[in-house]
Amino acid sequence: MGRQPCCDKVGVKKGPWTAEEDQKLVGFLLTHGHCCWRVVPKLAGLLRCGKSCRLRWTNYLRPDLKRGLLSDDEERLVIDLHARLGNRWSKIAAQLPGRTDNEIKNHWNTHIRKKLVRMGIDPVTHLPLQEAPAAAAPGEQESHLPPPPAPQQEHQPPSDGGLVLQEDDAGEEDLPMIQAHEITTVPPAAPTAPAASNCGSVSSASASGGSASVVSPSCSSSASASAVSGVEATEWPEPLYLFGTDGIMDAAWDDLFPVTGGGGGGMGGVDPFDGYPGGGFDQDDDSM
DNA sequence: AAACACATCAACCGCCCGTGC
DNA sequence: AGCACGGGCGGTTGATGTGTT
Repeated sequence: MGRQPCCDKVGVKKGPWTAEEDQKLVGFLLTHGHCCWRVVPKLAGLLRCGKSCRLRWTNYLRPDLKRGLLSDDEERLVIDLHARLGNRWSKIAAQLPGRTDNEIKNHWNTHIRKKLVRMGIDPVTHLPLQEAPAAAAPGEQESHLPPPPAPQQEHQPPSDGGLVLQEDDAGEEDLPMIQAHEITTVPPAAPTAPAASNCGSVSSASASGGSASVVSPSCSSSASASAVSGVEATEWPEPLYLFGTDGIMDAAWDDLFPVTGGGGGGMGGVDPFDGYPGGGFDQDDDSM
């Protein structure tokens, strides 16, 4: 359709974000919030698409994000939710405080999916592979949407803040989901709690996902008393300010981004500044 | 020690949905 | 009621790091 692109792509920078760009973006959002993403890059002095800014913020710069690999609990929760919701990553992410849809999607594609396949479980239908009718061609198999999850769209999470993952939730009866303990190698003692435990309720981003995986404000930063989206500039939790500071960076960063010893490739699980996409975030910004 | 292959993550693209005019 | 715009979502690709040969 003849829609205009989200931004005029002339002169728009693409590719990995630099620390400088991050700082500009964060600085701007701190001061002004984001009225509309389209103008954010202009006002912030960035040669980026507004969409790109939103993505960067949502997936990386948001102060309430957890970093590192998903815990067993989180992984289990993802599998469970995926069985119900299908590839509604934003919905799934809404149940995992501090996680983004992108992150979960990646984790699914790289870890969980393989794990399920190895176990003989179809990652799409969550059925045993041998029983899946069209299991012949893996590629095709995954191209068609799984029948089960689709109608569960309006399947709202419990409003009491707790996650009810057990079979008391409607919809499971026809979903021969694999058991959580079959997936994860380390069966937890108390499988009831949703992953990121210390985060109380998930102020799930309304039914439509809202501003991408809204998470409990109580996560990571105790000071983040307000939800991130639409928050007043002055109400940003302090970790955000780290972007402009040098000294306190290390200590607070540990708190903010508990590193879980990245399991290999990419930059995952590393200190975001050490493995900084822009080629290393030298806090002594003399290199810029 | 070097090269190759594999794994992982960040970012981009296009489409859809909701809202405002 | 219809149109346009902005935001959000899901899928896909590219870049980078790690492990193996």
